Amino acid sequence: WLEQIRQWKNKHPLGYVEQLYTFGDRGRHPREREGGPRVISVGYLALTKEAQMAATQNTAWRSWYDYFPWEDWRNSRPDFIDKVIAPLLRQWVDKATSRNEKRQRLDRARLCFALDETVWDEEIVLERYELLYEAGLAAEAQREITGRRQEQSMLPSMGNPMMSDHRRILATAMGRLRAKLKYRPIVFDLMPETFSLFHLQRTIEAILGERLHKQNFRRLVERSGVVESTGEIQIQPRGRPAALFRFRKEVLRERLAAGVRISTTR
Amino acid sequence: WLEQIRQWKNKHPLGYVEQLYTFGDRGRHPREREGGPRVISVGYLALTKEAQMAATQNTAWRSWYDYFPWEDWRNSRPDFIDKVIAPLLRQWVDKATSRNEKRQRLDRARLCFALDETVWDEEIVLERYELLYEAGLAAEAQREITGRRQEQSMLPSMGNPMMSDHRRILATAMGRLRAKLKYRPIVFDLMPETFSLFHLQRTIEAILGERLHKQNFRRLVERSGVVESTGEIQIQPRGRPAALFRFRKEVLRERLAAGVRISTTR
DNA sequence: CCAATTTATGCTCTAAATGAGTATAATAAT
DNA sequence: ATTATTATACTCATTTAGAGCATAAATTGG
Repeated sequence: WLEQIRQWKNKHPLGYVEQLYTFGDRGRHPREREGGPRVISVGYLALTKEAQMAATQNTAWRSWYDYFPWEDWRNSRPDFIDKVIAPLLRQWVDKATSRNEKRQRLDRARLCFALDETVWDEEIVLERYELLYEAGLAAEAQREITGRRQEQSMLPSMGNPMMSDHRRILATAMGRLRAKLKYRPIVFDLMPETFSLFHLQRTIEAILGERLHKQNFRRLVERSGVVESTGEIQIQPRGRPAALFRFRKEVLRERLAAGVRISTTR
Repeated sequence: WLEQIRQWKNKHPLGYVEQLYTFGDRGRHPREREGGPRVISVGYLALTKEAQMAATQNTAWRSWYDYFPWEDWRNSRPDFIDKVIAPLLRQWVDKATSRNEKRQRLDRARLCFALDETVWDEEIVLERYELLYEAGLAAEAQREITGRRQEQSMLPSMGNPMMSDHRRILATAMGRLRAKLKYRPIVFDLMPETFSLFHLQRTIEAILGERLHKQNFRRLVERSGVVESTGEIQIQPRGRPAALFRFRKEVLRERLAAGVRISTTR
């Protein structure tokens, strides 16, 4: 088992690492609910370059949007939000007992999921998950209530569930990464040595879950000086070839802030 | 003892609370160094309104600049940096063994303390403290090396030391608060119900350790809609009376980002 | 009452950044 | 050659940021 971890580490050397959060809620771990000791987990967020392939045994690469389908706005506002989430949340709002609680629930729902013209804030991943959880819509919350592991819910699936509170942990990580991206040059720990600007853009879009304005993106990235041209070009399956760039490691010495505050497209 | 905590809590109801960091370095606690168990501390940051006065027994209000004098740029760039810190850091840079290490040390010193024309970044409080610590300049580091508690150092004092790694914890909190201030309306948890815009400015300046441009500050705060006029005015010891404002609590419902990104004066 | 001082508040001006396009260039496929 | 597709250059209007000037409303000392 230790051997597996070693293999993993060799295949995926870590880039950026930061402590994420310490999860210590009473009763968060199944063992504790069965009378075991309290479990405290200190979560870390680490980035590694795209895998060449093949995860090790018992592991697999997954898109985080499998777990949070509502977070992916790259193609458009997800139907899922208006078709599935919004109606269920409105039910939950109506179930509130006091007038005040009702208003608060409505406010939260609107802010979190950009209902009624509110703008989407891609950073509040955790708040959104917690809202669904509180509303009893996450499978994990169902499990907690019924106590049964494989309880078949009447509700439509709200993304793949995870063990224990792991989805909450993932949500924390996503939010943190989306925020950090904007003021520290950490995307490059996810990129190969050289890349086209468009590749960089696609990576950032994958993280943010939103499309960016291509021309403005180039302008900002080039002007900011975080990358430099390698002089090479990349031949593409079609279209004009793209110039290749590399991360200017000197920026780590020169300044501290150097993220990607970029305009999205609508 | 519990009674004391209760009293404290009654006197100082908490506003904003967030988990800060989990400190778990091996050997961070004196007890452990004496053979005790490993100690892990989960730090929280909480804000409370300015105390009417009088701390409870065994406690006292302290300016955090007592512990980090170099962080206070409100009057001007602190002499302390150029007179005391810079020379010592340059010694430390020269003590590096390899050419590469030397360059890295120099880069860090310059970035952290804004040496040679570099700009001051008020958010990297922790990086600065850690630099001093690594350079052996913090009293806590001396203590660790010599093992003696009250070792009289030959070095000039680098701010008040604290028990164990508590100063590191404080540095973490300061950095976090300074950063958070800019995108969440948390200052108001430090303010009384009503206040003048100048009072608000002074509070923010105290946190950031920098002076702000008064007119631009007002423009931004008023335009942002996080405050509303109470209609009252405040008579001052001298000068024109100031209009009083209160925090518009509705902003918590309306949007999530609402901080103070403000221009400083030079 | 007046002038000087002090603080609050209103307003202007310039430079830079942002958001949204349009236009052109370079490649492969047809 | 034409079309499709992607990369890259450039433009323009609007907003924001940074700095400063001007005026207003109070106090204080003559």
